[in-house]
Amino acid sequence: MARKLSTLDPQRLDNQICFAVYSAAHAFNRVYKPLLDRLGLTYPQYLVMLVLWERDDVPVKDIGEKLFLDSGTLTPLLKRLEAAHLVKRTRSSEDERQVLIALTPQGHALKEKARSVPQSILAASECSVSELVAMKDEIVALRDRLNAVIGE
Amino acid sequence: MARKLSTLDPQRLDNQICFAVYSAAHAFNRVYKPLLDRLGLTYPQYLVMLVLWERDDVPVKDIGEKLFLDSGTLTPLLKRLEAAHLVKRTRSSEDERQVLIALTPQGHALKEKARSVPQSILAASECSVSELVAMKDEIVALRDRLNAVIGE
DNA sequence: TCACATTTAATTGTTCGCAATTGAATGTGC
DNA sequence: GCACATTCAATTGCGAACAATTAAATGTGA
Repeated sequence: MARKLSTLDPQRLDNQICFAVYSAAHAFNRVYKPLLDRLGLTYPQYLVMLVLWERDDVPVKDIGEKLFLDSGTLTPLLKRLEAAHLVKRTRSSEDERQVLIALTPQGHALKEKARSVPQSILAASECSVSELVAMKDEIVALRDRLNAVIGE
Repeated sequence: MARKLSTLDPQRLDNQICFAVYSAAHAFNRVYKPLLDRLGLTYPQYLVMLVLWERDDVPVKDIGEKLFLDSGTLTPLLKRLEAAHLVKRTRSSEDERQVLIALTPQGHALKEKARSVPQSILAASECSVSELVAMKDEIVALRDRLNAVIGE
């Protein structure tokens, strides 16, 4: 009976989905680390490169909206990517408030080197693609509901 | 057809479960923030308090194993909790290498004030308890598989 | 006993992540 | 056209997160 109560106690760490998500994010990060080290990227930098590989020459704000990050995070990160010669930052001539982020040739070339990353992650997760897709969709739906609550 | 290809492209941001987990963790953090501000805690500090509310007077290492965090993260965090008079750090007399973390009366008392936090999160997630429990179990299983790969 | 490895926490340095503020550029309402 | 608000990036300050190293305490084998 005491056991049953404790498994239902919402204040117990093991019962909290949020801790599951938090600790899973760290676990993913640790799996990615050796793969991304070879590319000279951190995980958030890799996310920015994924955005840019999809579409280039975009303002900082667009990147922030896709990744849910603000300029306080992105400005220094993008400066590091620029220092690594992967992107170029230029003020937009139409709207001088915006800084446009464009890939350099090296930045474009890195996409090929990064091609094997997702399948390495898939292998590490020891899960079928369809299971992962289902989980991903559930987590995204939860995330979007949470973000909707924040936006109120 | 082009659409179908892009929904299967593993190099696309939207197709990556890791980004789903990463961004969901941040969304949770933003929901927790106003709730925890009232308690004077950050989310990682709240996790440490959850551990201590379950069992008190434990070495730093035990906390680290439960939260998957190392001393580089925990030492300064615990010093901040000590500065806030929520915990006390004392060297173990049996094993002088260990630092034992104990709750102060204020630390114990905070548990009552924190009691409403989980249900606020539940409300924000707009999800049934059973759905959340199922998701949590899936995510924990994935996390544990990832951590097993790292340990090799 | 004594050399040696292991365990544990602390420290240092780098990178995120975000709140709050600043300052410049742009848009608006009158 | 001009005061005013809004938008956008940059900056500052603080708190994680982790790799790598250090130093002290403990355990182990010969």
